[in-house]
Amino acid sequence: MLAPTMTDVAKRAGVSTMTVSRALRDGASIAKETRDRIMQAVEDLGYVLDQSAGSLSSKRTGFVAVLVPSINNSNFADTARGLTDALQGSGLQLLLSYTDYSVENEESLIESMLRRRPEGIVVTGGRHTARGRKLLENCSIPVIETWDLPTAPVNHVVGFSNAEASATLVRHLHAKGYRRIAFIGGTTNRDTRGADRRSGYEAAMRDLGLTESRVMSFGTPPISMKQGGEAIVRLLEQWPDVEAAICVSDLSAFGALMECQRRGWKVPERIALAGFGDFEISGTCYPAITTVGVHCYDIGNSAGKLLLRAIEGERNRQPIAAETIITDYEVIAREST
Amino acid sequence: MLAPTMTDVAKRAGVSTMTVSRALRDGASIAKETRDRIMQAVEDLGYVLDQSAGSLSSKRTGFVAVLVPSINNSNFADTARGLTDALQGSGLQLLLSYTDYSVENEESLIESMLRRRPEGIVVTGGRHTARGRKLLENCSIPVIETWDLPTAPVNHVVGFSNAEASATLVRHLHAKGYRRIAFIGGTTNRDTRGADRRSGYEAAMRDLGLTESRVMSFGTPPISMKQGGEAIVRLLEQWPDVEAAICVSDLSAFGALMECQRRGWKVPERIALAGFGDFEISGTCYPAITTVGVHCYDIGNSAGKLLLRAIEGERNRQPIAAETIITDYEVIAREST
DNA sequence: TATGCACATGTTATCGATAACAGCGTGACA
DNA sequence: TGTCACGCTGTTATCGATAACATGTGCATA
Repeated sequence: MLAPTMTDVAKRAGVSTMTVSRALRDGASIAKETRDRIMQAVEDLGYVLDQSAGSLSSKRTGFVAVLVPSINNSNFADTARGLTDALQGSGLQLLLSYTDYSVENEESLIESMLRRRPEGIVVTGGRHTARGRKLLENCSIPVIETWDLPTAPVNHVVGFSNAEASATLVRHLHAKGYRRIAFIGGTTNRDTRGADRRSGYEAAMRDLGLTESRVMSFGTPPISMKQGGEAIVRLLEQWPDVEAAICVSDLSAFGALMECQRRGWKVPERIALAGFGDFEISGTCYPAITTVGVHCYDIGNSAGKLLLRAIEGERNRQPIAAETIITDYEVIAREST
Repeated sequence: MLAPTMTDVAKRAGVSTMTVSRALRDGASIAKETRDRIMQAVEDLGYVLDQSAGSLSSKRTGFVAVLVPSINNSNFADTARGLTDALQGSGLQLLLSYTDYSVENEESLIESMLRRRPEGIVVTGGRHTARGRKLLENCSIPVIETWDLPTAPVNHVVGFSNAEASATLVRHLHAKGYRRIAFIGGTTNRDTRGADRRSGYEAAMRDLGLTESRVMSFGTPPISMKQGGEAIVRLLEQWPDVEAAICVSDLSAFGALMECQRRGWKVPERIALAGFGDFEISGTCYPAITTVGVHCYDIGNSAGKLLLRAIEGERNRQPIAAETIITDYEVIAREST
């Protein structure tokens, strides 16, 4: 017994499929009586609309593709949530996947997403493979790059400068009197935002005349809590005089903090710690961790709203111009510094 | 300029669309020379296959629908990852969404997922609205309920008994000498797994002859770290003689732990704390939190593998019988108890 | 009474691919 | 030399819906 089609519903209700189609979408002019009869038939048959078929003829799939580096323990889950909320009620559905911080994965995901003919696509960051970028440029749907400020955006952008945010944190620590400030991050540049934060740290240190930068690279990005703990130990072995450490994310900062507690190193007296991202954990833990709040949810939410306008523009054949929305961030000073 | 179609590619390569279609999927018999020519045309035009169209005629969408309560800070992100990994290379794509712990949301999500004609669907838990359940029963694709052991499963199951796992934790604490054991959870039964853990706690307490159960309900599920902190304070106000507290999840246990540290209450001396779920945080924090490891990733991974078999069965018109895979869990004793 | 418009519904063509079958050339084998 | 099988490619029908246009009815207005 095959799943019922619109034709089955139409027969049962004694109307044409077109009328059924109209009844199942709102806004169409249809007699209440007819609609009720159709709805009854739908109910009786347990009919569920086939959108693949619908979108083929209407050329509207109702999909929005979203690529994030990771959905586990990360700010990106918040961004995804912000996006979902923004798209709520628009009839658009998220096609969400994660790249594991790899642009090669991203490339193949972009392609498999585009096969579904989404009406818009949101990616994380401005770095892509050559082919990935080409796919984005040629796909003729609105593209939003998030979480970064690419120098040559494909189309729209919703993000902030990770380097500048990181530099701001350095200046904050400097203002508080810290001088020997270190940076803890992953070993590679896979996580481009992590790399940007490191370079922002280095630039700010130079600008402040603090010539000796101390970068502890440890673990494959995204570095975990545990790796943060191991990194802080190595850091203090290598540079025992360090006064403060900035971690590439709150998770590693938290791992470092816990390791310090375990070893009886007082934070911030022995060493001050700061993170990045304002995860829930850094406000809850004791001592609470100084961090940079980057409004992950808002990045997603703004991207979602922008996408809605952009898609609306495409549908009306009045495409909107490329926009760059720079989102806010701020240092949140807490007990760990 | 519209996106190129297969016809465009076919013309450029001087073949029929059918040949192009064959070239773009593997396994079909096609001359290498022809395939190369087609691939060149694909490259030149920047053609991307339209899968919506393809799945309409092949009746294979390549979608797998997945519904989880939440993807933020939760075990479910790990389950989703396990699923993705299991489906890697199968050509199946995840259609992931979250219900926010609401069966009403779940119902409407099930419907919007089914509109995309997925080849399988994975849901969390065994509780659904009447209509949600009906949709699952009638959709004629493999269904997997996860994270629970429903008494009347719709179809396949991959999960464990949250009540039994919770009871095991109670017995573990009892064996360690704790008697006045409390439970901290959310205020409602929205989170059915949370509710199961509570009832498992209550049953185990009764069985052990510990008649006075102390349940602190606080906050809307899923309760946050912060709420865990507030709950522990209330708990000790109401029952100052409590020796140990089981929290509905590691996140609330962590919040409780940090609040205790902030107030100078020693853990486990003043009060022992245990969580549920074995989040990364509970192994990292200091003192590390005793918890129940529930192998979230494996739940997803097993579900994915089962789904592959089930979908294969459907495609070959040899549906497999309903299976129930019971996943493992174990108490992980750490410093907090 | 004629005109016209709004509303409700039906008809036809089409979206872009794939299934199923057909055709054709080539080589192996009896 | 005839037959058959196989490898490769084309033709036709179709998947299940929706767009665009056509039709028919009723009612208001001149």
